Amino acid sequence: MADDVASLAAKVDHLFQTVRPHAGREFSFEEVAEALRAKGGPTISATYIWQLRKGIRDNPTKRHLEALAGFFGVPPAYFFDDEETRRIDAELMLLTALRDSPVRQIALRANGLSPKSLEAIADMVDRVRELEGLPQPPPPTPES
Amino acid sequence: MADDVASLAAKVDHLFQTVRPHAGREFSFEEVAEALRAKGGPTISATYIWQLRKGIRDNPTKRHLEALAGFFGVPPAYFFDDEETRRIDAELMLLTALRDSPVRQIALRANGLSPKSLEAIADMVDRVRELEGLPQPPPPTPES
DNA sequence: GTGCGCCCTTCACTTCAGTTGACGAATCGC
DNA sequence: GCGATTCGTCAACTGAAGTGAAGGGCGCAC
Repeated sequence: MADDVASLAAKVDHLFQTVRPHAGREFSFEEVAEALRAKGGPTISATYIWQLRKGIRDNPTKRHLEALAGFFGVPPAYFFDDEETRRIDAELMLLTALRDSPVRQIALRANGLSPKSLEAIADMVDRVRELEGLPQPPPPTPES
Repeated sequence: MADDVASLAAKVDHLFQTVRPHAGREFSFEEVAEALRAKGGPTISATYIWQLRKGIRDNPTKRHLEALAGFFGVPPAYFFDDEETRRIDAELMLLTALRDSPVRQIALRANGLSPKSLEAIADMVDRVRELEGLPQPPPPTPES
């Protein structure tokens, strides 16, 4: 229970590292605060988000946990239940990708296609990726 | 978000009504506080527990939620379980379904592409879908 | 090189979560 | 009946949660 402190910070940190606006850089603290403000619900100051990530403050309130979880698109249980955390971590990359709605569209509609077609589409995506100068490997296993 | 207040109080109240020491009377606030003290972890004053049940205070901190959940033998997520959480859980279901699918690869690699490219790919997927005689509209919201 | 802008960091301050202590209403033993 | 105990309720206080504003580093444009 003592490492619970470090644990929360680690989880927030992990979310920042994994859930990114576009491929590339992570969200800034200000951006997250801004997004929450825009969303209309409870807001969190950029400073406080930073403190949570660094582990300087652990023990946020229910509402703040909800807001943070909401932003990153994970259930609040992510911050409590380690079982749940592991399960979601495994899917985070995909989850993040799907938050980009066009990608979501593609995934939903690709579902049910024949393996052959899927392979062809995957190839095409890779080709485009190359053209746009994006790095090839979105790694299958991102874990430490 | 306003009924969020009532919601937490209702949940705590429900726990008191349901989880009882023996058949018969419910736990007193003091008893709960005492049990938590004995348990060694973070403690909660009897008064505060009362306030939470009455809805006078909503918005407890992470540690207190954990302690309370621990006492009543429910996961901390119990206190959060609202519409939003269920929605996200539903998404996670979808992800789990996609786990080993090639669709997963496509989604991951499509992430970060320019809107233009994404649109092109989406079009292509639709075309293939048509060719394979699949129905056009995969519903966006699987929920009730 | 210099100025501008973005971002992380720090700290003093404000606000609210959480506790303490007290009061009246039941319940029990004598 | 009447003190002692226990419970729910209330209000004033304390300390920690959470914020704002300013410092300081780093990259970019000019």
